[in-house]
Amino acid sequence: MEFRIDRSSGLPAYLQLVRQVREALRLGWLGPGDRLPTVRDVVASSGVNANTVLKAYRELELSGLVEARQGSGTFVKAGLGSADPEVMAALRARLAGWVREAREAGLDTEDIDALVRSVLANGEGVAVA
Amino acid sequence: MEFRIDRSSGLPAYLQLVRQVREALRLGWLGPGDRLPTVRDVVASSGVNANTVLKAYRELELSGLVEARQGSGTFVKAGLGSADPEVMAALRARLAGWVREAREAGLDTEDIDALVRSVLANGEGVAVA
Amino acid sequence: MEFRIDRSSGLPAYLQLVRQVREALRLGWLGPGDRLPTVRDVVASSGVNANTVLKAYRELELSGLVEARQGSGTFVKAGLGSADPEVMAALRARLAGWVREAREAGLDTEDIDALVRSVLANGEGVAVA
Amino acid sequence: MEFRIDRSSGLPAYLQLVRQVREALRLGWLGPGDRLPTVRDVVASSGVNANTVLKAYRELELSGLVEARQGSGTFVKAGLGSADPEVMAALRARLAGWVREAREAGLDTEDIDALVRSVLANGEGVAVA
DNA sequence: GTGGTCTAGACCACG
DNA sequence: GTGGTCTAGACCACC
Repeated sequence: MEFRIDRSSGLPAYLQLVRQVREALRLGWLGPGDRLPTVRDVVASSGVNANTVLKAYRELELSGLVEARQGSGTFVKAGLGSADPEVMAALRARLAGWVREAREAGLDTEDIDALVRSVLANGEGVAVA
Repeated sequence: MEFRIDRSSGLPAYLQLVRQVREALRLGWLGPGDRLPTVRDVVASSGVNANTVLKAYRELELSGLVEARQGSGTFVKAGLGSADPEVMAALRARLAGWVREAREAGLDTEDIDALVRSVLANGEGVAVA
Repeated sequence: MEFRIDRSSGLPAYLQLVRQVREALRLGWLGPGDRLPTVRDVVASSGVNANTVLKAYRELELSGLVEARQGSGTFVKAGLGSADPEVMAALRARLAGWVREAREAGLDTEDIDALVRSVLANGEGVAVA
Repeated sequence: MEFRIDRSSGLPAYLQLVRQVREALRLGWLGPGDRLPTVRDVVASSGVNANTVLKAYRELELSGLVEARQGSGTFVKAGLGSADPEVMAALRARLAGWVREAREAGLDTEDIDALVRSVLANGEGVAVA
């Protein structure tokens, strides 16, 4: 697992890390027993400060998703995946098709993002946070 | 246009306002010449401080999207023009269908969000920001 | 770099700060990689409020000239590169000579300013802004 | 005399009007006895609100430069010109030559402006307000 | 100790 | 009544 920090997004770095771990769990890329990258690895690959990584891992531990084992690393305790991998793959493929069409219709990523958010916000015609 | 601020998202309130205006422009809900709600209206409807709204509006002005006219309001200057409304509507409908299926397969909103982000990030297997 | 705020000029303090940074870039006193004074330094040396400084620095950041790095300061990102320092020095010397003559002819600073502005406005006979 | 208002300069509109009248006096374009444009004319030609023009004229009257005569207009009372027109013309010509050179050396208007201001600020190496 | 966010409230410029 | 400026001060995120 590799982290990517977007300095200009306005979202605090430690929350971006937490979010990316949660997403990996959601998507089944990480599951119970897997080891997270060491703090040192994250520092090296993403450029954030070690304290920032520690804060993210601590937050994940507090929410019960991971477990730090002294001397051996941080491990995933619980999954967040809610669906069968095959179903996920099918949904993913169909979504990828939709994205391709949207792009062909001339929408750029920000357009697509806006559309997705507005649909998820439930057709109320108001985009959220 | 109505704003919604999510105090728990970690994203600064003024950035949420900026983002919502940009999304409205993307989706065609706002176009050149339209007037944004007055600062006072936003304060009344969303509960944020007036300066927070001013900061968001100023940021939009600096990026050339809107124009403040003293004494008369803040107006949209340029669109973030996406696509033909009909095409948008069709894409939206198909996306809504996909979301329905995903929900029926047991995915919750956070699952769907993670899936969308990972597809938009383009098959690289890393969710972003 | 030291800032000077003229409270009686009618120009908002934050715009004076922005302008002075831009001028320093124009004149080559600041270049890529240089660090701006910290917000606290500016507050101490110029007496303006910290938020006023932050607003100026943020405006510079939005226009792509500087970059704020949390915990370490605000740094110049791009130059507003003008000309070769030697050419600048020569032009400056000749201008200084002209100013001396103008003063000897009895013009005060406001006269000189008016004359410069009218010449820069390009023989149209109308001074601007 | 024609006024030009720059909405984006940050300087209040009424101060821009005051300044332009003062500059016209400095440069000898206006002299004692000349009539300023009527408020209505200024409104028509510059687009500002009538109250804004009135405020500017009132300010000029308070500083003793002009005089409002009920029913006939606003007239210049005192000059601000400090030098002989011929001397002014000579200085202006030499300055225009300098500006031409600066432009040929690749400086744009903002560069020139920065240089002029820094020289006027007296060689101290700090540009002012 | 760095920059950044937000609040509350006074006051100004403009229509 | 519109947007804009500035202040004072509390608190947060990050190094």
